[in-house]
Amino acid sequence: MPEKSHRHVTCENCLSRQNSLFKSFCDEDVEGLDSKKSCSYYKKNQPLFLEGSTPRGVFCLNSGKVKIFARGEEGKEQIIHLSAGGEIVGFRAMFSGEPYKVSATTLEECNICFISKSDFLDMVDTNVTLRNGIMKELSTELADRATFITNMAQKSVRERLAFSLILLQDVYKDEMINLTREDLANFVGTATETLIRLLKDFKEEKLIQTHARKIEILSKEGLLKVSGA
Amino acid sequence: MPEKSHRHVTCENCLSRQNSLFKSFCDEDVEGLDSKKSCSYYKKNQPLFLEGSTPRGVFCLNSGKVKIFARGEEGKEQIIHLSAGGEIVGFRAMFSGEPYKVSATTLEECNICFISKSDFLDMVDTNVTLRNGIMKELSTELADRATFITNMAQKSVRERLAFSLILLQDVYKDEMINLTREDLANFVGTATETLIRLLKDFKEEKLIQTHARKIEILSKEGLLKVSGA
DNA sequence: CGAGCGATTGAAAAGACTCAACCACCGTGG
DNA sequence: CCACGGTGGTTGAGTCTTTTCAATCGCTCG
Repeated sequence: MPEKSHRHVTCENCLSRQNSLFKSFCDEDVEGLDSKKSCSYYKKNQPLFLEGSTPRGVFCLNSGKVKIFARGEEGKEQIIHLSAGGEIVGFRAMFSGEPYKVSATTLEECNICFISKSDFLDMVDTNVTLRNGIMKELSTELADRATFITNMAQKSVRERLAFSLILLQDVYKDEMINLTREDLANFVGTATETLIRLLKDFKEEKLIQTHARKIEILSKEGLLKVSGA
Repeated sequence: MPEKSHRHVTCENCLSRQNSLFKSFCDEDVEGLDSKKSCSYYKKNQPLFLEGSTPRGVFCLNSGKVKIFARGEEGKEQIIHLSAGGEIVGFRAMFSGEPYKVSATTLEECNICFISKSDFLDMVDTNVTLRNGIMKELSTELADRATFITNMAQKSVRERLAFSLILLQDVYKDEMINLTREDLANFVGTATETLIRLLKDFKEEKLIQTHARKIEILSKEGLLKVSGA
């Protein structure tokens, strides 16, 4: 379970809120939000929620990154999405009326706020802008996943890796991509060994450089070309 | 473009409405719906909309089946979803504010009603039940696609085919699955030749039987076992 | 210092794809 | 009525990608 927050964040000052679904909140709404949320500190590799459990609310990422994944038959993880600061995690489950179909786990130390299901649904009911933002978000993600499925079905592992690195760079912004080889493989949808061999190829082709586990992209254009996109 | 309807359907009597998002409509709402919709007959293989074009409204399937697909780099189709009677097609694009990311084409003769974007959005704004139904639908599909991605990434083609046949049987209800081998391959995410070979294997294993192109499932349990689900 | 995890490499096997050819069926036009 | 062309279905052979299994290495942590 999450430990006590080592730094309390107020929604008003929350930098991550600027690029979240709450960005359009007026001062009054922000105050209400602030009074309802609880703020927690998460260590690396702590779960926010697990597949099969009952959704109780949403998680608002202040800092840190979280992986969203499903498990296949043999328990192998398939990473569906990586969330970074400002994203609200787990809101789909607020509407489905079903247990979580995916799990969420921190990849780094995180500060994450929690808003209960009833508080969240109240906000959605009363705040049209929030609601429209959510419907838009749901629709956009649905389209993204159609593309994801198509890539998975039609692209080679090499192409998918190139494309994934580009996507991940967007998540990591100005930092370097920093994932275990296994997580990266589970995002690309391949075996860890295959992933490592392809990373080596990319290094030899001067597309990337590795610093221990961190990956630096040297040629986004080159990767785009490889990805066939 | 669609031809004139050969059979005008009123929403009130529409059997498909019973299992659609409009099922909870009161008489008054149904009347409003009926006055706004236009009804069209579609021949086999006619497009409802194409990837990249601008969404103008939603399509309500009275009868017939429609495939929703994306195209990969080399133009190969990836079928994301098959819609049957009662389903509303294309409503995600009403909220995303972007051009279609997928295409939709009839697989058989269809009777399909059209509701303009503004009329549809008006209904969503004013009808809470409809809105909640839509949010639930969006959330459920998002979860379904996470499973789809996981299957695509981790299962063999043989496993995916077994699983796909079970899914398709639900779409085709008491009828036999009736798709071109190519469409089936594009749903499973494989090459047509591979698909045909696997169908042959399944026939030899007494899991299915084919009647020309139609596929009859002899052992759902057997397929489930093969699918590893 | 030893255990253990994550990263890496090698070799062999399996799965799937591509290419090429052929067949079967169907509707058309001569 | 029949030859023709086209589409969809099927089969075979060869190739390539990717996986699997096994082993090694480096590093951190207790």
